[in-house]
Amino acid sequence: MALEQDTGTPRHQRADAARNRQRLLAVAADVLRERGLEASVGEIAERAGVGRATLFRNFPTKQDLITAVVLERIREGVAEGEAMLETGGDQEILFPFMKLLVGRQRVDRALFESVGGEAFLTDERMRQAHAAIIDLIDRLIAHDQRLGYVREGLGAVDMLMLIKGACAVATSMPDLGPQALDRHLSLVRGAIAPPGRDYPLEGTAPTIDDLHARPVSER
Amino acid sequence: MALEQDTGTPRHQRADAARNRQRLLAVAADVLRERGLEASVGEIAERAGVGRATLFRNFPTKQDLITAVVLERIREGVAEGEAMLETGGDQEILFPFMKLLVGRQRVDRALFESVGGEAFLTDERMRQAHAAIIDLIDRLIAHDQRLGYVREGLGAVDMLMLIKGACAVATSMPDLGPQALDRHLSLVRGAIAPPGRDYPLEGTAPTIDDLHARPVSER
DNA sequence: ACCTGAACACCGTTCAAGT
DNA sequence: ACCTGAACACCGTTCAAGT
Repeated sequence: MALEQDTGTPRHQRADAARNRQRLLAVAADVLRERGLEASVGEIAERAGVGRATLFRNFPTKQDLITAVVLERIREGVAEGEAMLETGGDQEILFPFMKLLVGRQRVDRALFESVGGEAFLTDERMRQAHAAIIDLIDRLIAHDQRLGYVREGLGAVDMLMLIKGACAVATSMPDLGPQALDRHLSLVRGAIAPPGRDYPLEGTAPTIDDLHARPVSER
Repeated sequence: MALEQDTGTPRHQRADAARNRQRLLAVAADVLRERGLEASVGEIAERAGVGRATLFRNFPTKQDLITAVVLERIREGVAEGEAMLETGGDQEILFPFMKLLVGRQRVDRALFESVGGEAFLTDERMRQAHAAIIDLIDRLIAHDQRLGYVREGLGAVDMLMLIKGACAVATSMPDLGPQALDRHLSLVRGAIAPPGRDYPLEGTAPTIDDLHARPVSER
């Protein structure tokens, strides 16, 4: 018996309607990942093979569609964090979890752009997802504090803010490669480390040329 | 004799044209600060008392107008950093400078939203502004390293990324008050501190309710 | 019960016509 | 030399008409 999540789907609907909704979600996930939030609903509807009005029948507003996609990603992230906590034993988990989230957001433009946007404050289901990830991070912090990886006094919202900041760095400076991101994260690690515990900086300091490396043709 | 900065203004132009350009820049700064990048050019033109086409005569594209405003803000920030370096003596400067920039961006939506956007990679004058702030931060780091406030190996671009991240936190979680921002910055401070130097966290950890505190009516 | 193309309001940008 | 309202292409959203 599969765990049925509430996806806002009405109880009884025609098979084609359900199929359309699934296609829309899948296509939207792809298009939003590639193009970010400014992807047009027209393109999504077209690639899903339905009329624009059908899209709006399923998701009353463009923001609702975005929210539905982002909610899936957050659930996946939380699930992965839970798995790390179950199987991780006495290994460090909080920082690797942060790395996982930030690395993923680096290749999913819409995911990051939406974090902290309007929907995060107003949409009820988004608030619940928020609460779930806060709850997970609380346990990750406690786990890593017990092992001496994380400083005392650090809260889950503190950590969420650090993650948010690193995501901004990851997506807004797209010229920086993965190594530059790893270096940045190794720097941020010092913020969550207990006093006296030093983590060396990874790699070398990026230069201004690293910021401007990508030729226009590759945009 | 005033220091005349190149603002892209043609040598000889009619008095009304120069006035229009100035009004547009001033109004755009206000509107962009309040509404962010999605402010409409129509509103800016209207509040400046000119036709929309006049706006586009002065700034061929909306992005050009945004860039002009942001360039002014960056120049101001660099000037303030220089002043801090001249008058600061042996006081810590790098972290207070970061605090200044992030605090300002908190109330200037467009300023932050544009950092790291397209223009930062393509616009030549933006690249120059970038180089100027990198050069300043280089000297701030050297100054603070000499006094033991900042860890070895930290580069100016490292620092710019930390600032960018904190700006994202500041603007994307608008419910958080200034104290929450100060706490976050006190946390980030651990990332730039030399090993062994501990800065206590300011305030208490924010809760999920702090994130969702603002009622819809106040948006 | 659901789908759709056409229509609407809005936006960034351009242009023909004015002075 | 500069200004402007009207026009254009595009977008999110709605609606009347279909099956």
